[in-house]
Amino acid sequence: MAKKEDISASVIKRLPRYYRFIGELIKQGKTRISSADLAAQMSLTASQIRQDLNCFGGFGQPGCGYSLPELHSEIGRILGLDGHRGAVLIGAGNLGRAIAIHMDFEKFGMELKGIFDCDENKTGLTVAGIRILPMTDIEKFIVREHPEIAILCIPKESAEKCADMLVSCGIKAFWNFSHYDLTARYKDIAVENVHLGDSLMLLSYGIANSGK
Amino acid sequence: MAKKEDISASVIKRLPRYYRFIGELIKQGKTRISSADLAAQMSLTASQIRQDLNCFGGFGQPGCGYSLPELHSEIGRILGLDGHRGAVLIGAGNLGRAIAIHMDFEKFGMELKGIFDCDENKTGLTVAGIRILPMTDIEKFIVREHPEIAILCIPKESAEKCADMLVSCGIKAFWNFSHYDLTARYKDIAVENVHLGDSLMLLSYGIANSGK
DNA sequence: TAGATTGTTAATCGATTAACAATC
DNA sequence: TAGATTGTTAATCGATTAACAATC
Repeated sequence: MAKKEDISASVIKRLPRYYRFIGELIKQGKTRISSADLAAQMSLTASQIRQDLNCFGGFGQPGCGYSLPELHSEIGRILGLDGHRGAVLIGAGNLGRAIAIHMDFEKFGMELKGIFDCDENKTGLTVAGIRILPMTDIEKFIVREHPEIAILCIPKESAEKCADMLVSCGIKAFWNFSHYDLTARYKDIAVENVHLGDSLMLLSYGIANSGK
Repeated sequence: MAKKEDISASVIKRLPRYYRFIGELIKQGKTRISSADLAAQMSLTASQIRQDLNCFGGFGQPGCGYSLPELHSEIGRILGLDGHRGAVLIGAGNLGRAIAIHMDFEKFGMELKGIFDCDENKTGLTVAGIRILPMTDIEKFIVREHPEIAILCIPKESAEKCADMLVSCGIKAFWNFSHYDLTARYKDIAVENVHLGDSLMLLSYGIANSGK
């Protein structure tokens, strides 16, 4: 089960979808699947699936396919979902509160430990069972709880300054919902920019070009 | 300014990001930019930018770069943002309400026309200036207002049935936040699946493999 | 064993980068 | 004109698909 040194970005980006589909099949009580069956369900080619899965060590069995639980836990491990990482949410507006309530962080090996907002009217309120704290408390909080992840649900204008401060406190990763493009601003800091607007533009394109 | 017949999916997926960056530069008062400058700002190569922009007709000027307003409106046009499309939101839970309030639909040539929820305790409440209606009213509403887009913020379990019903009413596009994978379920229906969990898994991978 | 399906190599395809003549 | 920068072709690179021997 020797892993390849580095898996290409195209493969990595497909892993979450594999993980979801395989999890679903397990829920349905399935225990094994062939690359051909999985390909049909996911609208991929069997060849691609075999190539992808082989990037992290062959554990299919010629003649009888892949073990779903084995695949699931292995992909989860590669994605780092077996860890235990603390997260803080910055910005308790509509989007921030929705994220706090809606996401099942535990499923991803994470725990939302604190919610912060600079609006004093919000501090003290409780969201997802967590009391909103004032931004002035954040440095102290990070030093004490050392969360690795900051979820940015703040306006573009304050994102840059806020992110710099968080990095200096020791934050290692950003899940960035602000419209400020953090890509490649820091070294050794993981960033996922979520641009819901981009997704909506692609939908718009899809409508404008449907039937072509 | 002759457009190529079909622009490749890789190029299309970059358009929203171009659109955002160019919009930002215009806000800063810039009117022209060279492919080299834009490449530096967006962490791309100048060559790729020239290739991409040429897919929809060359309007750069050798010697003095591209006109930003021209680029912006042209990319917007290609993405279909110059249209006027109606949208309905299905599911007024935390996520649905956050989307309704947070997204500036007008910026994308869209208008949120109705919000629906099957929970009777919610009907009558107002979100983003729109009264929540009961799901039983939706068919009537779609026939009257003919929105093209349905935003699905409902649980996985009800997504399949709900989507089928909406398609039969005439909905042409789904912005799908449910965890049900709508990809390739319908013909001639545009779908954008938003899986926030996938993004969080990629962040997790990024942390687990930072410094590699 | 025979059938099924993998792991893996080779072939194809497409996307990105480099180079440079054309042109403002 | 000379300098800058495009549009576009050619070269490279990487990703996907096809094929098939290995193997359960």
